[in-house]
Formats: sequence, C-alpha cells, structure tokens
Amino acid sequence: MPAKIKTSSDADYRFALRHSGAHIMAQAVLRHYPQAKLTVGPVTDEGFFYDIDMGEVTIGPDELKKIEDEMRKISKENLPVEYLEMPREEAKLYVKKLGQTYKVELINQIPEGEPISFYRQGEFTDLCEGPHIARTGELKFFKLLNVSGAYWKGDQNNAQLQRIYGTAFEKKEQLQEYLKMIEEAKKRDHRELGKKLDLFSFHPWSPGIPFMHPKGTIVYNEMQDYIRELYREYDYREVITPMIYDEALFQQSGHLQGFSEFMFKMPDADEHISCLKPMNCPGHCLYYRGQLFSYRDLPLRIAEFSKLHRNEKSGALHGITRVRAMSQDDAHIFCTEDQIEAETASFFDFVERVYRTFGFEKYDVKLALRPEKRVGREELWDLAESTLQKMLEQRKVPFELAPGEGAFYGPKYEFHIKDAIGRSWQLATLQLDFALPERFELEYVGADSHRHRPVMIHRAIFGSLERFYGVYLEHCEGYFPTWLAPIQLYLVPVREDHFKFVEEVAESLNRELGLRVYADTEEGNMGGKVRKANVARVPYVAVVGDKEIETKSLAIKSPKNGDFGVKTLAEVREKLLKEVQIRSLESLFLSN
RNA sequence: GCUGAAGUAGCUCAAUGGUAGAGCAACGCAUUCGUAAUGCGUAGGUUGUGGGUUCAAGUCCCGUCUUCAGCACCA
Repeated sequence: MPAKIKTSSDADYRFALRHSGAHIMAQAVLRHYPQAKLTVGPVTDEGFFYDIDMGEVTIGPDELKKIEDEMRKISKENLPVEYLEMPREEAKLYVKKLGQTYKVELINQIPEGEPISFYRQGEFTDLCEGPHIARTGELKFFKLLNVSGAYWKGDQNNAQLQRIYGTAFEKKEQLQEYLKMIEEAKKRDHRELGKKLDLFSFHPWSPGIPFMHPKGTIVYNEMQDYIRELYREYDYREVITPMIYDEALFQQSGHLQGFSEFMFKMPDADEHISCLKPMNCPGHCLYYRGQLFSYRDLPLRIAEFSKLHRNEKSGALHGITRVRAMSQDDAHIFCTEDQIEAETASFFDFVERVYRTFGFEKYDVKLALRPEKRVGREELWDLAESTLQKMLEQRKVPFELAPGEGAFYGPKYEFHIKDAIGRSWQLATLQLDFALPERFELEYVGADSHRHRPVMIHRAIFGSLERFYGVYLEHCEGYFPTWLAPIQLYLVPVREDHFKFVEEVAESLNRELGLRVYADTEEGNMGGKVRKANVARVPYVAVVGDKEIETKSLAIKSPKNGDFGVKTLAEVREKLLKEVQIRSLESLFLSN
C-alpha cells in the first residue's frame, strides 16, 4: 500500500493540506498538553477540526493563540511526513503506550484486512488513513477559528470533548477571502438585520419567542396571506382548532412517547394536565373524526396557521429560525390511497411556485426513511416508503435517501434550498402517514358503502413561517421585494411647503391602492431623509420638490437599481401596484 | 441540555480595582435645504440579576438569567 502523500498538483491537495492541518494542530496541542487524548480530526468543507479530550484543561482564546503559535513553529521546522503501517495488535499496543486510548477503539473499528496506517512528523505519530502533505512547511496559510464542545462519537451520553476548528488554504489570498466571507455572512445574519430594520426583538423573559414589531409583522402577514391566497386556488380549507389539549390526545397520537419533554404542560382548573399543542396533526384528526366523510369528500385538505409551542432545549434556540413558538403553513390532506399520487404532484407544483416567487430556483429532495422510534405496522411503512420513492422516480426528481430520519409516523420528503451565499436550508416537507389514521380510527365511506381508512398527508411549504422568514431575510439581505417590504415607497419632500403634496400622494396610494407609502414630514433635511430610506432598505425613494409638483411626477430611485429618473404619478401608481400584485422580484421600472 | 465565551444608555462600542464616557437614535431650539448624516443644546445608567471579597467592584470570586460559537435535539 503506497503512502498517500499529495503534492500541489494533485486535485485533492487542499484536502491533504487541511488533513495535515489537523495533525499539526494535534501535534501542537500535545506539545503544550501532553495529557491530551486525541479522537478524530477530519476535514470539512470549510477546513478541519480535531476532537480532543483535554482532561481538566479548557481551551480558551489564550490557549488557542498558544496552539496556533506552536503550529507556526512546526511549520517552520518543516518536518517530513512519513507513512507507516503496523499489524493490528502491534498498532493497539503502540497507541496504548502513547496513552491514546480513544485510538484503540478506532483501530477496533477498522475492518479486518484493511491496513492500519499511521503518519509521522517529528515526534508526533497519529493513526490516520491520509492523505497528507509531504512536509509540515507546506502548511503556511491557516487559522484556528474557534473551540466548542462535541461528544465522542456524537452521542451525548459519551464523554464531552473539545473541538478545535481551523482552516487552511494553498494561497494567502484564499485565506483572506475566506475570512472576508465569514464577515459577509455575519452582515446578513437575520438577527442583526432584524434589529437594524426594526423587524423583531427578544426579551430575556420570553427566551426563544420573538416580539414581531409593526414592520416585521407586515412582512410576516404578507407571507401568510400569500399562502392563504394559494390555498383558495389549490382547494384547501382553513380551520382554527384548540391551542390546549388534555394530555390524552398526545397519548393517543403517540407524540407523548417521544416528545413529552418538549411540550409545555400545565394543570387546568380541575388539575388535569393540559398541553400547549406542539403540532396540529392530532387536532386535525379529532376534527376529521367529528363527522362521517364519504369518498366524495376526499381529498380533504385542512390547513391551519395556529401558533405551536415547543419547549426546545435552550442551546437549540437561534434567532427566529429556531424558536419556542411558531406558526407553520401546516395542512393535512385526508385522501384515499389512489389519490396520493395526484396530491403529491400538486404539492410539487405548489412548492415550486412559492419558491420561484421568493427567488429560490433550485431545490434538492431527501427521502427520509423510518426512524428507530416509530409507530405503525411495518407493512404500512413498507407501503409508505415505496410509494414516496416511486413518486420521485416517476417525476424524475433526483433525490437522496436519508435512512432513519423520517417522522415517527411516516417517511417524508425534505426540500432543501440554497440561499444567496450557498448555504443549504431544509424548508418544505411532505410526510405520508398511515399510522395516525389507524391510531385515531379515521374512516370514510367508500363507493361500495363500506368503511375504509384514509391516508393522511402532512405537508408544509415554508415549514415554519418564522424559520422561512429568517432564512429569506438572510437570502435577500434585508432588501425585500416590493410586495413584502414594510415601506414600499419613501417620499422625501425638499422643503416644508412640499409636505402637503407628499402627504396627499401617500394618502391616495395607501388608501386607494392599499400600498405602503411613507411621506417623511418629520424634522430634518432631505439628505438625511434619503439616507434614512436607504438604511431602511426601502425599495423606492422619491424626492419631491417644485418640479415634481408642477408636473405631477416623482423622481424615483432604488437603493438596489439606482436612478429611474422622473416618472409621472400615473405611471408610478400603475407600476407599483402591478409589481406588488404579481409579487415581482424585479422592479417593473427596469422595463419600459 | 452539554462545552466554551460574552452581557455597560434604545443601537454600536469605550473605561490599570479608584468620580461610568463617546457616536448614532430620542427630545428641545434654530435652519427650509434637490438625492446617504444642518448646527447648537437637553435628557438618557442600581454596568442582566442575586450574593461575596475589598477602604473602594463595570473590573476579582460564586450562584442565576439571557445571548453567542459548536455539539446533541428538531414531531
């Protein structure tokens, strides 16, 4: 077996470089902390990390600096990297002698017949399958990024390790560019934008639940109204079902088994345990069971936007993308088995339409299969999984299998989109459920006048509105398309004697066309007002003075597209209204 | 929840263990201006919170809450 040493002409040289980065980092750690026990140190898309059991020592910024300095020394020493193999038992003895007990476990995991390989540089030897660079001096442009916790083998019952993250590049400029990219990503962080644009905030007395401010609420409601509008087209019926239920409901649905600790519970007036609902499905099952449906009523599409409360672990909370209270664009489709195909097809259509509106052109689909913790008979799982897979194959949608990642009542599609800077997000989902209809004994009367069991399809397009909101905010960097923008047109009067005109214009556009136009008649000069509009990322800004009043026109500018010149009021009315109505991503003022 | 870090005015940030400060925002007065900040002034704080050490704590120690990075979780 040849040593896997890579040179700069190899396609996977960067991989080798980063892999060696992890080794050099581990070597530096051991020079300062000889008691440290190494576990695994893989390469990632962004760089590398090493999970290390540091014993009593905790690594903070100072220690990180010390390790990074030591790495520079190792790089200067320019140690040659050697490859060596050992028979299994000898290898185990060797790592034991080094005190690297986790490595013994790793050796045990290597299948029989495969070589047990090591790489050595100077005094440091590590179990590793490579590849690596030829000399430590090749690692020049690197940086340690941060330290965090991680669990041995990713299991929270195991020892907690310290994970040190770093990255490395072949060229100095590449490293600088990467560090700049991190800064860029910080700038579009939805939590920062939410504060800056006055969309939402949080208070320590309600951790994980946002205050949607007036501007933020406009965006939220526009998103929800859009889905509502499509519900009419796709023949969904909206309901509002109870927020609080007796525990018995979730006992029956099976949610209590897996998610009991994630529910907010409280005693009601009679000391029964009540739960704030964490999802709508069981409630919709109760609604369905409240009457007898015929096959003629199916498919029955029941939608609901109610707030759902989930007692998420504190460490899981993240801005508005992971919250303790949220609304889903949730719906459950009760249908017959032979309606599944048409419903799935219609859902794909629905999803694509919504994503196009928001400018997400591409998505990836994952098919998540039965998890370990599940309810429902195995033959129903077989049926559900094969149905979903068949559907994807028929539509020729490329997909990836995700074994073990399905919901506890059924397999699911996960739709993943990529945002403006290439990050991937899971949003829409469709889940095929034979289990809940059985647990709730749901029925319909067939054409044969006998009772049959319907299938239940769980589906959401945004997923949670809060999450989609956050993702989209980062995607558009706060530059909402006009239909979503809290203020759509910002009017800046030149002098005080222009106030009356801008107020009239705003008033007429707002009242007659339902637009959101703001006339800035506050104190301050026009330069400052233009700046305010731009900082607020308002799609259109118009300065209004003598000229405009005389010709009944507006001088329109957009922070994104620049100057559109002077437009008549009539044209502005028409274009703005149309842009909002068709929910255009692009400015209609661009085309003449 | 776990490991680590952080929390000072509405926002962004200063302040060797020794009188808590600046810019923006707010408010007041003046200014009436043609496309990213008009000038002057006023007010704004139990330094997240509860304890402790000290002659003296924003600063040091402990608890707690929240936030951040990541892990684990995600019906």
